Amino acid sequence: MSDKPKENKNVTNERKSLNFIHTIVEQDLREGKNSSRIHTRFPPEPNGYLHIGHAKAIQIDFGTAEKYGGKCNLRFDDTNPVKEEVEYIDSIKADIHWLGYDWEEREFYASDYFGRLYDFALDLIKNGLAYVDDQPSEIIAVQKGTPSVPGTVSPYRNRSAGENLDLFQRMNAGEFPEGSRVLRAKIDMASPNMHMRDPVIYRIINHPHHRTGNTWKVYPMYDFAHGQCDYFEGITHSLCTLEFEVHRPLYDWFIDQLMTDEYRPRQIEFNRLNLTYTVMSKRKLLQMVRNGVVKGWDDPRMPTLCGLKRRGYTPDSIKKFINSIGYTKFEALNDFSLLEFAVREDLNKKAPRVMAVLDPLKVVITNYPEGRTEQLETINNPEDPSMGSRNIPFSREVYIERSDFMEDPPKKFFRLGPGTEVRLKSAYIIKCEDYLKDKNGNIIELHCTYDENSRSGADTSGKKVKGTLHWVSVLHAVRSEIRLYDRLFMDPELDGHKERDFMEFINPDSLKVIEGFVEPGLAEAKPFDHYQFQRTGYFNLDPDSSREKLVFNRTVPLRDTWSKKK
RNA sequence: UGACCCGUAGUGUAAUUGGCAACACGUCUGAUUUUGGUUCAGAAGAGUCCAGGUUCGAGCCCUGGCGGGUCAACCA
Repeated sequence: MSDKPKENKNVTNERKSLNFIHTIVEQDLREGKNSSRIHTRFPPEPNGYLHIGHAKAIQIDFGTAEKYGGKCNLRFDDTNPVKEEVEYIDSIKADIHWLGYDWEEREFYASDYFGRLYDFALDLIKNGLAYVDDQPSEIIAVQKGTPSVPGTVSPYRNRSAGENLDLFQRMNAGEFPEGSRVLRAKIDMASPNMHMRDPVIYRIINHPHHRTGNTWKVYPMYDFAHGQCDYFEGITHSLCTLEFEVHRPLYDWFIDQLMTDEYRPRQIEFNRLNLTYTVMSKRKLLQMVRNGVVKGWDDPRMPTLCGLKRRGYTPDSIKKFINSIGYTKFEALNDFSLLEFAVREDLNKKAPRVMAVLDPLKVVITNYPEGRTEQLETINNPEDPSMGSRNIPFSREVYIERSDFMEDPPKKFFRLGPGTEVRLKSAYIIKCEDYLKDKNGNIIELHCTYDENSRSGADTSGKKVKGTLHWVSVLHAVRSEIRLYDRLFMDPELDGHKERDFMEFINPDSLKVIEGFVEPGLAEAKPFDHYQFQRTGYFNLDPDSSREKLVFNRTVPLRDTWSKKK
């Protein structure tokens, strides 16, 4: 026993580097801001499906709350009834749950606060901080100026509070047509920040809202809703992406008008997720769905969460990937291989190994008794002994991968060639004695002999072979559809081509459908079950599968150092 | 031409109060292996956008450039 001072665990923890957001959060915690509460929110607009970029936001929102013992609200940002629909709400909730996060009873909507927002607008008017503008949007746009030229003042800017109040209330009563009038905050038409040049905060929309029906004729703009909702909910840290950076002064301006005590929410912006060979904007994803480039939002080639799920990505792999790329203020372009690394790493631990032959070549083991079938034991996952083992049937004829035989193999080819020996995984060592070709010179069948003393686990042959092949018994094989996916686009940096449409870069071979053979046990697979098809890649069962036909998706191929050498 | 943000190996992130530029992916070796997977060992690759300044000492601070991004929806 030594009484030498041991390292303090907390100090060790502090040594870990934090991302800049958590650095700020910890600073705020130390300073006792907002009574040392941490409360975040994830604010999706219900107008589309969530993609992996949203997962990055979800992870910092829910993850920060989790890490610091706070809460995270789910708040649908539904301020525009024309663009938003109920149907998206359920899919968004399902995707967040799939990732493993929960908002408990705190499911909110910006529309929950329409009344308070309206009252706040009334207050601004009374305080001379908002006015009704009768000009059409084109004129208002012109008066806004440009980033380098200050704006000019609206002729309606100095209406009396009484007149503004009257007009705004009548706007909401439906007395005026859409587009005829807006409510603007009275801030500074000469501000270098365009968002401060008397931003529009309310517009007239004659469209039923999915939650409030026809109660309202005026709807708040994003800038007039978001920060205020944060305030109403007691949010402490409002995390969003970089493009909202210029909105922050406006966010703060409204909070300034709202504050009654020490509490105030703070907006912090981080970089959005960009991936090579991938488009992320809702608009472009929608275009691909509409044009039939993909089969739907959950097409396994899509970067949507439902697409990634169907492709075979796990929530853990996505979280791991997001953690590895971090949160900064630098607009980065992340290499797709990082995402692939993350799934492989996760699935390597979780996915049972199975036999599946994608491009079959028949092998007849000429000295194996006809009509005989053996059950051979094989391990389910060498990375995890607790996953146990199972039996697979072996017989006189098996399929192997066509690429595992070469008539004239190069020197370091460890597979089958005329006269060479190889082990069939979990079975016997076989030797290629002969091969048959069709008229066109294609190899159609191999004749091999096996060494009956070489059975796996009971090998007394003393032979050593370099190669081990996967196989499946012809008699017992289950024919399956296998969908091989490749990247959707052929260019790594799609946004780098300003003058060209992203659709020009679509990869015509992003989906290849083949028929292969899998071991019989796979008939029991359930949709979304993950497997490693030994030596070829990670696959999962697609929900298109039926009792009659199994359909597998290739999540990602195994790392392959051999093919690279060639 | 305006305001704001950002510039660290090929990619993405680190680097205590200024103190030998580190990690992951990728790439390349080699070992092990009944998956050419996994695992293990190792290598190459930046001198931190540029130029000044402060300092004993700067990736960190200051000034000026250069480069990239964002902002001119009654979208979010």
